[in-house]
Amino acid sequence: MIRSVKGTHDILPDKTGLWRKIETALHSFMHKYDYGEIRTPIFEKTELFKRGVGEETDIVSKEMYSWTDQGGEKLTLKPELTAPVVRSFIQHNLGSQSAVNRLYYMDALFRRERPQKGRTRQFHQFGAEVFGSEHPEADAEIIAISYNFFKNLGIGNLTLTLNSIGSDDCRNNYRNELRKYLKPFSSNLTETSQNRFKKNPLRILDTKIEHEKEIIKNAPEIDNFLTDDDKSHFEEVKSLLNDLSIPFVIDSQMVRGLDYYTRTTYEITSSVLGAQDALCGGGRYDKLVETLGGKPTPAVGFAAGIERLLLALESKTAESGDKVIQINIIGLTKKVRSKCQVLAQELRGKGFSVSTDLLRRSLKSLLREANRNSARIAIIIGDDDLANNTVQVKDMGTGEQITIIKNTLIEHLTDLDF
RNA sequence: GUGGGAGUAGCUCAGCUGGUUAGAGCUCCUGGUUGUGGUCCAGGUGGUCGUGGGUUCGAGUCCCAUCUCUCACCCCA
Repeated sequence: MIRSVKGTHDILPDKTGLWRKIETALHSFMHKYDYGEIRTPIFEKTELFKRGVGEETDIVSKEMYSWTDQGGEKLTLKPELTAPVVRSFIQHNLGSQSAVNRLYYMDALFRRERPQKGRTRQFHQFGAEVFGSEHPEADAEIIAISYNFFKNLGIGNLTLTLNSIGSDDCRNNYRNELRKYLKPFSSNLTETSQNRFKKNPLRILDTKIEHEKEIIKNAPEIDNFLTDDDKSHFEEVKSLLNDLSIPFVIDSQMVRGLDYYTRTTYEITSSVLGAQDALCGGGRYDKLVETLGGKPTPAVGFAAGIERLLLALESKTAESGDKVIQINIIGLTKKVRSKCQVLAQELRGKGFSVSTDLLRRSLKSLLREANRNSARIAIIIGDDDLANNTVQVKDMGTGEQITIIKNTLIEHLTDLDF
């Protein structure tokens, strides 16, 4: 048997309804914030992610699905969405068409990680990006969008964790100070931390190893290195969030795994999720457009995992929102089979949801099925009906059955007001 | 990439220390008198016991390998 690839999943009809419900909610939610949808190709040049996300990140260094095509071009299935959106933003010169660009998306991503709860190799994210504003209002808008979306869906136990990692200058100074502090402990650090020490010491702050956490405790904190501008920016973001009644906690050691962030970074977690508890992550990336070859453009955005959202939703009672079949048409004899199909098509044309039999089964079986489908109405057609130009309309709730002249059927069904 | 747990019917699982034709419940299908569902009753479909080796007279059961699922590390959404 050929199975789906490890870490990928089929979404069957009993679940697709829930997916569509979330998709619909997202579209209408984002339009309220005046965001436009953007869709980028499922694969990009590998170079984009190396430059955009950072060559030293785990995502780029060991998780990408990359290959060389027949023309020798190095390509990669999207492992994240900000870099492609930025690429598109630059390519189409969106920045010169309007001062601010608000974009949102929903897409499939691919990372070759070991699957576990809340983590698959093909997964889906939605997110939003604002280009063109360096002001705290943009940060607050992005954070508010993600927080309010989860809140509106009724997801409980939300925690918004906030930090500012400062602008470039600030981070360079901090990086040096951090190295100075860590140097004496160097021999006590794990191998990965020693590598990070050289390439990106900030990531060591994120360690999960107990004895390293001890070392980190007394490490210099980034807040002390923020420039005055960084500080006032961060203060304004916090004050805006307070005004918007969005609760948050500050974690000055939260470091995000992608290299492009500057200033504001944040994460929204929910305790119902298990170890992979991040519903959403994001922040400001004022240098990325420039890094990828565009004009310097400040930007801020977030991305959220749909599978995780679904997990969080499942711990509540989630309903698919799909409509059930409302009418089952049952033909009793060979003579009326084609009539059933014709009638079904006619009723669907009038907006009804109709199911017919494909197995030439018995009346008993078909009523059983109508019952199982929660059909409101069964329409039964026999030879007599064919002769008299009538149909039998059975109400599956009450069991009552009446004979209706076929010409008046639609009127009758409409009056029932499903 | 590392570690723990698990793989028997579509689903949830049983199968004791290796011993005949591998079981249950649910689902699904068909019937319970000529054309009427939900409950009930009866019957039926469906399994190369994840896969490949090995030990043995004999393996779902023991050993090895491998794959997959799952949880955690890691990483992140």
